[in-house]
Amino acid sequence: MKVSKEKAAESRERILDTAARLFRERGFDGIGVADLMKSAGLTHGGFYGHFASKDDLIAQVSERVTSKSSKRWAKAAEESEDPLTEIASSYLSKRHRDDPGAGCLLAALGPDVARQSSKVRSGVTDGIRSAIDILSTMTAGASDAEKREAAIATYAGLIGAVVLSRSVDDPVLSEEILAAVLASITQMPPPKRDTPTDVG
Amino acid sequence: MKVSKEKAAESRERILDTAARLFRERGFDGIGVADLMKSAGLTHGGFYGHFASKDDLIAQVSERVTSKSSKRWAKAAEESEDPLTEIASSYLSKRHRDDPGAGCLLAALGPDVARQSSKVRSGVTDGIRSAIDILSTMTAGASDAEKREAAIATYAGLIGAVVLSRSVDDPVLSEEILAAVLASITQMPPPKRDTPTDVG
DNA sequence: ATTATCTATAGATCTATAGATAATGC
DNA sequence: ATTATCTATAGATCTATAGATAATGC
Repeated sequence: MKVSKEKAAESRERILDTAARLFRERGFDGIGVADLMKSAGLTHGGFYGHFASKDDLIAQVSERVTSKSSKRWAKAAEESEDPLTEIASSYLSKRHRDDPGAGCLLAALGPDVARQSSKVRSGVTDGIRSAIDILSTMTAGASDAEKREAAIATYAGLIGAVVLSRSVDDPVLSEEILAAVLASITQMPPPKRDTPTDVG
Repeated sequence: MKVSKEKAAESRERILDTAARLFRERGFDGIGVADLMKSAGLTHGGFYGHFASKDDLIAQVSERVTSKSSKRWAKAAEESEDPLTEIASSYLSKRHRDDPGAGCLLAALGPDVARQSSKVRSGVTDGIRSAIDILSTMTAGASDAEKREAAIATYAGLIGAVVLSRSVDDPVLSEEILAAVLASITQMPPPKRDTPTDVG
């Protein structure tokens, strides 16, 4: 029951998208190859024509998800008036908290990533580097080094907030956590517009 | 091959301690009951005399680990001159990063906790509440509400920093993340608001 | 002829339980 | 007699592979 080259490529994309959602929802160990393929509308055995192993899939999914996140942030950096507030508001929204399957890989799978193969972690590291670089253009600081430091602290706060808000049982506390971290990020002093482009 | 009541209680403690370490190192799904019992020096079947199920063990371990963390922080709050710096320095140390088996449950298993039964999450929620309360006594702010807000942001930053530092492949970036968040916490100024609490 | 997908299965795991064993503690 | 621990196993899973099938694309 062969399909066209084009349809095969679509199958591969569908496997990646399905895995991206299910891994984030259930954890890398929470979904098996057979169930994953079933969710993608394919049969178990077909998987190994597209990917060398489950680890290979995990690596490709991780790279793809982090890369997509970086691109969205980069777009906000270019287009938004206040990109940091926009990014933080979106990241710390109930919508993001309640839909890990479509959200940040690190908030959904951070500690699991740390336990994966170096192939997986290397791709994620690139994504983290990009995220820090993008955030560095939005954070306040007297120097590039201070801006970068603030960007890292902001990034860590975002991830920790969503991890915490998803762990707690109490919806009131959960929302308080999101709101508190959003406030702490948006109340950071705005960039000093007196000394941005120092022309010699 | 029965042992004394006392020895049985010791076995139970050993199972809990072993599980606390192995769960944090490998994830809740990363260690099975049989291997866990072997690590504790017991046989597979004996497990179910001590715990109703693996989920029961996960709940008890989670409660125990978060409770111990809170007590350590509470002790620092009472005894240390600068408890926030002490806690943050310890939490953001390479030692903590490199030994998840002995560290913070949320940094090691946060997203996994969010996927566990409500029994597990309820115990963890108590621990998170305690941690926030303790940190609130150390953070700066014009009011209790502001102190609490800063405490939550600090807590999120700690967790996010360790998750990030464990995920990245590059030791230089990993240490930069820990150092940046430590700096942001210890240098954190009291939040300055345009609209101070208006007293009537 | 090639190959994307299918069915079927091997070989490891996993949680949980049943029943045997042997030392404690009445 | 009670019970903490043991051995052995049931019944589900899991990843990965082998070989069959059937549509594509030369």
